[in-house]
Amino acid sequence: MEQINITLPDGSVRRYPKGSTGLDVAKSISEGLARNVLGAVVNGQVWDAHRPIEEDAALKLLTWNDPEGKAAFWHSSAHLLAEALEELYPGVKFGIGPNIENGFYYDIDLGDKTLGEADLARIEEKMAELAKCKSEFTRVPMAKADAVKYFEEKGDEYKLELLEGLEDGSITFYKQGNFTDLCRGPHIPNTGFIKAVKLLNVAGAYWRGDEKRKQLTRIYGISFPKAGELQEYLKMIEEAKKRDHRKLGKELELFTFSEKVGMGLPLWLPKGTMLRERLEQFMRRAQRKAGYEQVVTPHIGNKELYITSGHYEKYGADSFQPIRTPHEGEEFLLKPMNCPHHCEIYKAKPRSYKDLPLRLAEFGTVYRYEQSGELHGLTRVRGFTQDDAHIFCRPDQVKEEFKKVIDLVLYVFKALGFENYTAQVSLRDPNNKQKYIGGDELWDRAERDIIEAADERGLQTVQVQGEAAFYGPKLDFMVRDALGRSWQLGTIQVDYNLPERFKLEYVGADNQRHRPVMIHRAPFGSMERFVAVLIEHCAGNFPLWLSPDQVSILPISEKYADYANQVKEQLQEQEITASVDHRDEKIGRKIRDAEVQKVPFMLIVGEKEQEQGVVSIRRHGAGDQGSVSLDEFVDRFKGEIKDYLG
RNA sequence: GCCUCCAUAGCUCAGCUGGUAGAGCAACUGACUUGUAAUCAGUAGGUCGUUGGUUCGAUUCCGACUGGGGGCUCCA
Repeated sequence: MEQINITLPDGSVRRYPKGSTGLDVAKSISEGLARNVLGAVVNGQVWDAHRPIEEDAALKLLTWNDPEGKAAFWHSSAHLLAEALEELYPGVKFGIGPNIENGFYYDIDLGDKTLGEADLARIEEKMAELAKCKSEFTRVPMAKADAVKYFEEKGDEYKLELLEGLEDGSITFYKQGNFTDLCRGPHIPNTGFIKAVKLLNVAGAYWRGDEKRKQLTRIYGISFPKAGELQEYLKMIEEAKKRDHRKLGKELELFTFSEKVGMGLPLWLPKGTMLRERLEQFMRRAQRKAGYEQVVTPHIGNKELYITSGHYEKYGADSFQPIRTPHEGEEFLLKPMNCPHHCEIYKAKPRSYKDLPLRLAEFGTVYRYEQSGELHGLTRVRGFTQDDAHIFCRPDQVKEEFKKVIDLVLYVFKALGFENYTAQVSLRDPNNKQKYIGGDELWDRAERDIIEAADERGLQTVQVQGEAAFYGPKLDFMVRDALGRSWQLGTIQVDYNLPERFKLEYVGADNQRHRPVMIHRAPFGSMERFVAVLIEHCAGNFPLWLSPDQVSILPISEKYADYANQVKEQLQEQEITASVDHRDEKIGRKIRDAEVQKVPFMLIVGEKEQEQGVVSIRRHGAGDQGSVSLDEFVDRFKGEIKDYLG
């Protein structure tokens, strides 16, 4: 029989009969490996482990530990879900059913039928039952005409629409048990690998992501090759939920919402406000050092301002509507952006090239209409405060300024311990240039400046085309929340549009008028979203310099209340936020409550402390730290925060 | 905005198949005067999100609305 050479990842070459599969190779290595093989990479392409290899090839076997292995596993789980659905709901039509980052989903059309929790449980059971059949996933190449015929007979218009976009000759079906699906593959060898399935939720999803088209039912699920792994996963989700900023925000009394005030309009409670002010203080200090000047502008602006900026045309209809004055009939908009106001500040007097860069910063509160279904805790709201600034500079200064902003963003992230962020360079879509304002030359230069600036700062970036704002390219910093959802925090954007629209000018060394470039930047993004992500990041255990409550003074009994009050006053003089727990409770109880409230320092004062004029320090999460004089405590405290607040 | 699920005391939740509601914590009062993660006892607190309907009777069943969760679409 004809033999082929298979090269394994370690470089070794083995000979196998022509038509051997990845699975055959695995078996020849070890039975254990064969039991765990989910797919194979053949000459760089991901294949089914059980697809015959007809010629010499480089082969890598995929298991659960490989991302491609997981992908195939979850994709196959989606097919298993579809098989179960077809048995339980004959006539169901299928959209798409891909694997996703954590699990898989399938979009289906059930006609008028809706699915509830009980249905999901039933479907899960059916999937488990079908998995036990160990049905093999069989790959069947199909002529387009036959494929069309198949789905016409089945009456599945969604699959027919998908087929329209496919070329004859490249179409394959996959079958397992009684279920056949249009699919590129690859798949795991058989359904028996899927030992644990959990259907997580149902959701509506527009067909092809188009709001105007029919909404299908999407079933999300996750599956594992071992039952224990599913349990672990579910436990992890539970743990993550404990960090949810909406839960912690309530427990730690940071913020709240009120129906009366309105959805998406956060109310900052005293403790949340304290946290937010400390963040602002930190940012103000960093910006002062970086040459920014602070400004303040009103919450509303004349409609004309936004007509000039172009925001009215682009967002006016889908935004909060203008406020009209009763007599003059003037129209004002809640400001959705601070930049138009800052442009007017720029224009307040003639600017020389020597004045640039001009860096105007403002903690500016803006209001944007967001669709009701989009609102989410503090991460997506209708009124929020940006740590905004606009840098007006000469074109030759863009790159340097950009680098300085990157430094600022990285400094902020480092100070707050954000290590797992991604930096995304958002470029314009080269095939759709008319969507953007500004000439090729400006864009090319700006995009090059951003990429080089990021490179020179050693930033790992991903470049995404078509993600730029219409007025310029940008660099966005994204961070994940407790549940793995990705949010954009910091952003740096180059803008050629507004200087043009507002006719901003400076006089150059040549005594000619020139147009400056604007850089919009917000290291936090918005205070609201940043606080949300920060809460989840540190699970509510804020670093000392940010913590709303810094010190809780706990008298052993009411006999030491006076001494406790003295301590509090002395700390307050040092601008340390302290409170005394005067409740008639035992010390154990006071400690517990302070621990639960995540107060960084507890100072316990009783007879011994009063006599010796000291305090007993207990650190949150770290227990008893011994007694020291109040002066020494203040020194230690200040030493710990001095790098952040000034 | 769309799909779907949910809505009981300040908070976390119980209340089987319809007969106008309960627990723990918090709050308040009193006793205890306390040494490193919950002292004990008592009191008060809810037209069961709002609003229609079915019913002799609705917290419970159905509809609408409001708000929230999950997702889709959107995000200057």
